[in-house]
Amino acid sequence: MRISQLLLPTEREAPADAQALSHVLGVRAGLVRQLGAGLWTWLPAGWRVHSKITQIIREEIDAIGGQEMLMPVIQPRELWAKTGRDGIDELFSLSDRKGSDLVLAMTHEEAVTFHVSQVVRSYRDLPLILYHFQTKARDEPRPRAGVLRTREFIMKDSYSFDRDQDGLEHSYQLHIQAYDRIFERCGLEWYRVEADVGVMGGSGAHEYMAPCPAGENEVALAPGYATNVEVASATPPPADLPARLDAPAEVETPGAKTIEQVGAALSLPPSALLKAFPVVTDSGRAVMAVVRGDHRVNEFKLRAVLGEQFHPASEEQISDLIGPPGFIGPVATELDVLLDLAVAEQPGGWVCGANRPDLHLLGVEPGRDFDFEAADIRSVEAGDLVDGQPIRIETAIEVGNIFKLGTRYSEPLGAVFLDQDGCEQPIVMGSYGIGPARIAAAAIEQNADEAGIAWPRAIAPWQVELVVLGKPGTAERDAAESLYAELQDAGVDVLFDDRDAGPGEKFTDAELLGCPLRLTIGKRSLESGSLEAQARRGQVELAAVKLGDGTVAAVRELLTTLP
RNA sequence: CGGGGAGUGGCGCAGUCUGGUAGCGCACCCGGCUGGGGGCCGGGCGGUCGCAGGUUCAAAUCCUGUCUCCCCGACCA
Repeated sequence: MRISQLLLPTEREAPADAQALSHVLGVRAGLVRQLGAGLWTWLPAGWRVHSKITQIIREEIDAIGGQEMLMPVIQPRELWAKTGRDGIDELFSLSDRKGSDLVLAMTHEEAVTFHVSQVVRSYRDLPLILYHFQTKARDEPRPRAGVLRTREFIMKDSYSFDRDQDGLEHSYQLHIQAYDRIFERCGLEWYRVEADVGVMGGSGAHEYMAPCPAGENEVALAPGYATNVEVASATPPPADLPARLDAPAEVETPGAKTIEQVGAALSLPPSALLKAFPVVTDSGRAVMAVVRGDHRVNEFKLRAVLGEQFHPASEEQISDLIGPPGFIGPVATELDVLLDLAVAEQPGGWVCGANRPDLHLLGVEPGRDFDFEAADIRSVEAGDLVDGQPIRIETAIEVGNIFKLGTRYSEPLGAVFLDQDGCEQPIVMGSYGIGPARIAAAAIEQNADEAGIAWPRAIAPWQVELVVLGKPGTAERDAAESLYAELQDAGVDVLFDDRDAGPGEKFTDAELLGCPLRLTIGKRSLESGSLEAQARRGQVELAAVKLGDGTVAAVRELLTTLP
């Protein structure tokens, strides 16, 4: 491809509103452009990256027996009513000219299960792995960070259909193999972490996380341990507690409403305090969640323990049900107390609100002074221990997920088969997603430098950018033209900067776009009968390659050494 | 949904407080010079100032409404 004929709108300056690096560089390098909030166009160079990623995914899903197909984005709302997902806020809804209710699919469990339910009759028809690359539409409340969270995006989603749980385990393991290979081939730094299964249940889930600053997720990591902080558990360093008392003692804490203020007023560390977090569930139950003062309530864990969705109690509810906000605690309250394990498992006297204005209690002991149910309801912190090893926490982009669905969709949609004994059984399903756009964004984030993007070779828009210096009609131009033709004939994936522009502009654009290998032909190199080869990153800095019969072979050889 | 910010040429911005011919840099077009890191000179094109009402002799500027976009939070099956 010649840059003179390519739509590659590079920008010297970043879009004013861009924050994330992948957003800034994606726009500056001419890969993507925004059409509206969360709506992004892939320009030719960006689409090449996207296509290379989808091809890698296709090869690896094919390799585990996946069968590619294609299902519509526009779907009958009725289908979604059957699985109870028609009430989701993110679901785009529309109707046609006849008034029929339609939705834009956010995923394709309903559609694929509908078809499988019609076609699969016998255990002999199973197992199956079906997949497609298709646009997903989600009315996100807040799209952000360029292509990282959009309202319309392409996803590879595959679905496994098995006779039983063992079959699902096998399909799940196959996907782990394929996914590990996909992210490795794409050149990402990645982790496979244990994930939350959500309110809809399911028997297991993992997420693939690519660490980078723009990520929306946090993962807890230790040697041999990788888990989404949403579900991570670890042992905290013990709290620094004062001497125990025979009974709780009131202490005046005027105006001290926060953990910090109370700790300062009493000269105690935050860990000696109890933090009360009253919540009201969707069914109307009020519960007081209690964690250590230096810990935070984990809403995913709490939701799992409560078994339903909840929201924090309002100030009015706290005043009505418990006491003055800022001075509440688990002693002598009407509410059920859910006590975090970190507190429940460490004997001693704690400090908590007295449920009266400007008063706290010292020496409060769970069990002696209040009844409780114990559960792990806190978020892990950096430095907590797993198997004796301290964990660290990194932000990351979720680039893929795998999920054991079970019969969540097969039952409402009647996807059943007859087993060997002639008994009707629900098909056991799994679903597996990957966002190619997020892989591209993560690759940018993980590999960029001050000059721009530095693509991993496997997903670069072009393997080689050939830069010619000097004005049209010169010997440099002739040499570059013939090398370009030779590289193309040899099947090398090459972008040719043949523009009538200065060297500064060409080099700067090349570094911004980030192809792994840059070849330069100019007067200087030509005089020595060679061209210059420069790696965008990695060990090969700058090398001279002789121009002649062996040039193409030498370039190919050089490419294989690049990351 | 809550909080904050922004809409002026393709991009980045000034002008708005204090109403009076719509500006700057880059990009773009033409000519010339230059040719190994966004170079130089000259000449040009391009904007209903997000939209709709209102006030006024006069509105980018003041008032009312509305739309859009961004950031933080909530949310994220």
